[in-house]
Amino acid sequence: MSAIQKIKGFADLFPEDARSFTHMEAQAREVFGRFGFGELRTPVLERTELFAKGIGEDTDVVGKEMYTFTDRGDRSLTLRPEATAGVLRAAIEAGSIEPGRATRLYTFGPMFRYERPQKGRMRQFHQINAELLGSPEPQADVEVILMLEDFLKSLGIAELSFELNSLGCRECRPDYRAALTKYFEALDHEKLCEDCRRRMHTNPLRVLDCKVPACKALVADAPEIGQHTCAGCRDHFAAVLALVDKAGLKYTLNPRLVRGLDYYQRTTFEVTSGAIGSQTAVAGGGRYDGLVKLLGGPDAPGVGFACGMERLAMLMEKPEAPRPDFFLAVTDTREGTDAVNTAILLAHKLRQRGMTGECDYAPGSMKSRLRHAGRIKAKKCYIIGADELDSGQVTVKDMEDGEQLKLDIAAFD
RNA sequence: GUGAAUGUAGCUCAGUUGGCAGAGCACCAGGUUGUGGCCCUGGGGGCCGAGGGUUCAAGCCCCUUCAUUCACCCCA
Repeated sequence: MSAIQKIKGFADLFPEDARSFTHMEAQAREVFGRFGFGELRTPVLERTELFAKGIGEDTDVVGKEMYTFTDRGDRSLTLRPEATAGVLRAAIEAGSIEPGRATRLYTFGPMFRYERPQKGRMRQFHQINAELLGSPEPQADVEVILMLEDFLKSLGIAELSFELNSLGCRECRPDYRAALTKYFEALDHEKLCEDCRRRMHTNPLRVLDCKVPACKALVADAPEIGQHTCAGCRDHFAAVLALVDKAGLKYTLNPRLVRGLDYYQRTTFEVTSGAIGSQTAVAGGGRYDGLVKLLGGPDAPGVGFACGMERLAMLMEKPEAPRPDFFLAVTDTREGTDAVNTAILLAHKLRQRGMTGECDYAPGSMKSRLRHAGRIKAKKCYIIGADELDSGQVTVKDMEDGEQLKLDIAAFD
């Protein structure tokens, strides 16, 4: 009862689990590197206004899920709930965004949202994030989507589905919003859930995304964005789909796909899995033209995505623990000998030769030491017992075929 | 923020109507006086989440509290 426990929604990752994360990071570096993306690391703490402006005041993330506090200098700070705003802030601050020229960045690390934890949802969770800034072309959208697909493939995850949609732009989305609100007002909106009755005015796009069955039913005949988008958005999305088709990516069009962050424009996409509890999204992203400017940068467009690492970890096969090259067993149980010292120094020599392995700090029986070597799957067991110590030798037993030989310890110097 | 379930050994979990605290795995030792994996035997380990109540007697019943998990919601 006295021991301090970790706080709710935060997790400790011991090697067995941490290996999955390390592997994902390595694959991300590999795959994203092939696409010319460079790694960016930004702080976990930012000024609150960055997220309020960037993500949108009306979103759930900003409205009720942020870890916000006032620091000793009376500044309002927030633990980042997502990565894009911070990446853009950094890129703008460094002056590295030029409209018309692609800037390719990826980042990964912990994000924080104050929600009730459940399967696939932690208060501290980790995302892998990629942003392509400066390019308005539909090819940029496609490259980002293909890069995401390649990355997920590299993790060996099957049974994922890609969903695509276009949300329109600043020009045409207001038309669609108006049409939606009109549609909801015209029908019996008493049947909508409480949230949706509010949302139909404040943010009618979100009603499309509601999971309440009654709402789903009412939404079924709602006007679709495709009928209201401007020519520019239509052409853009058509070009995206055509190229994605040519690339051979399998996807479904989901006209109801609405993302929870306000900054998305035009192309949006989500990758989902049915195998991670009631959460389904393992990755999501889209185009966010206008966001860079909104955050005080040049008028440059952007596309990007985020993957939830905990969710990917649930779908991935766990990487095996690496097998040690050796276990160095001390079986000389006589009092006052130099066996352990000799063993530690020998182990050190082996490691300097590039081998991995552990060494006993206390002598034990041959049986228990060998059993331990077997348990940790050491390739070889080096044994220093009374005989070896007296003759200046070490016994090396191959744990695979059981063969063993004696070597002079001095030969390792 | 709302709802439900669960807290017993390091881990996964049994525990009957209230009647001596259990198993498997892991760890240690022995069976084999210096040789692992399989098998057998033994051993160490527990404030039964915490606090209060009922009772001759509580892991079990009642109340409170804390924690965890799942779901709603939201999203990666």
